[in-house]
Amino acid sequence: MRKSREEAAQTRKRIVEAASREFRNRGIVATGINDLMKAAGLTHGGFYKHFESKDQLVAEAYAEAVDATVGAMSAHPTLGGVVAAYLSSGHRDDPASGCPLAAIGSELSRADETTRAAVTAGFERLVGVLAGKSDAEDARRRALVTVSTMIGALTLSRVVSDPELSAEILSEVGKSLANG
Amino acid sequence: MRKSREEAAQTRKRIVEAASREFRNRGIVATGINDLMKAAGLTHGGFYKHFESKDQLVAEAYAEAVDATVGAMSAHPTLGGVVAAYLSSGHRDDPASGCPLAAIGSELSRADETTRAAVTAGFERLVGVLAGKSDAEDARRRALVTVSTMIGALTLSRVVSDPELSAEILSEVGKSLANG
DNA sequence: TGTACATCAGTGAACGCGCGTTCACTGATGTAC
DNA sequence: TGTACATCAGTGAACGCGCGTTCACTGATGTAC
Repeated sequence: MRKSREEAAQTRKRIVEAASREFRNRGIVATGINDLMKAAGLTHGGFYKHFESKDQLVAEAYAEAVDATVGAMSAHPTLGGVVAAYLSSGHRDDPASGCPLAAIGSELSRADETTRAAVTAGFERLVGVLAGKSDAEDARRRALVTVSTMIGALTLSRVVSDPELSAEILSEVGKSLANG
Repeated sequence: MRKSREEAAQTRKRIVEAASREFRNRGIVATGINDLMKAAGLTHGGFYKHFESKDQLVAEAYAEAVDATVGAMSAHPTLGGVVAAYLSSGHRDDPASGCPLAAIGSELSRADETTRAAVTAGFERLVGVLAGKSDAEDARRRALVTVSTMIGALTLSRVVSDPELSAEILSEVGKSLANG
């Protein structure tokens, strides 16, 4: 049954990626080891050959998610482009591959110290990307506000059950950030 | 063992209040019936004499929390006062008695339909309070942005592990909302 | 107003279930000679 | 290069535990006469 080093590394990566998606989709506490090992095409028993604990995986899965988010943001040349993509219905309807701060924000505040350190670093990177796209003197402050507003608006657009209100939040906040 | 109608009503209220605090403190999924019945000074078995399910309690507990939040917001005469109170370190450090959208926002998007309807109604009330404190033509749009920004910033201030960064988020976003 | 009976709030044991984690086992891979 | 042995990725059963929910029971409260 033993796999080659290369295969094992790929397996580990597959688990982290599956976890990253599952946590954003269903929440951290609500996602079991069994769920995500199944999502990675394995049985649950092998989990501890790759990770010491669920907490360790949470930290790595968060880091994976934030890498993708930072990459997607950086790909847009303008700040307006970043905002439009972030506050899109596509992003809203696909939390599994979107920003982890919006998908599991309130759960992350109860995560262990290692994860919260990863969250802090990831947040700073998001702020850095946005500040880098601004010409303003107080670029960092503006970036802090923009990130807060985008994360809040996306979270709210997912939480309300009225589709029109959800669309209104995205479009009105998007317009406001584009003009501000 | 039977209690009077009045006592029973008080007990029910005590359970809702305890749940409201516990859910905001520890998260919905992570809080068990046993935990919150203990917090209300009871044993777990009696829970179903008052509620049909945990889901039903979640909806009621959310409504209780949003009532308190709307009340606290309304008490401030100016929009600046609301923002300052919302983005305070006191609010950040006491999620149990604070805004439920910031404390359990990402979990609420996975709640059942009844709860999400309560969330939607509560959100509209918050927006209404803020819009009512503005003189601007586009008061509703501004309120949508302000609510999104406040909820995002408070969530982020709780999620980062660096205390200085947390304080920076609150103060910089607070300043920006006061001037905008 | 007093008495007899029905109601039901609250208790604590028990239900099946899924959780995170451990473990004996398998057999292909990696290593030493 | 070939062979013998150690390693270890992955499986599936099992661990103790706490979950949401149910239930028989208790005894004070509420109701009917």
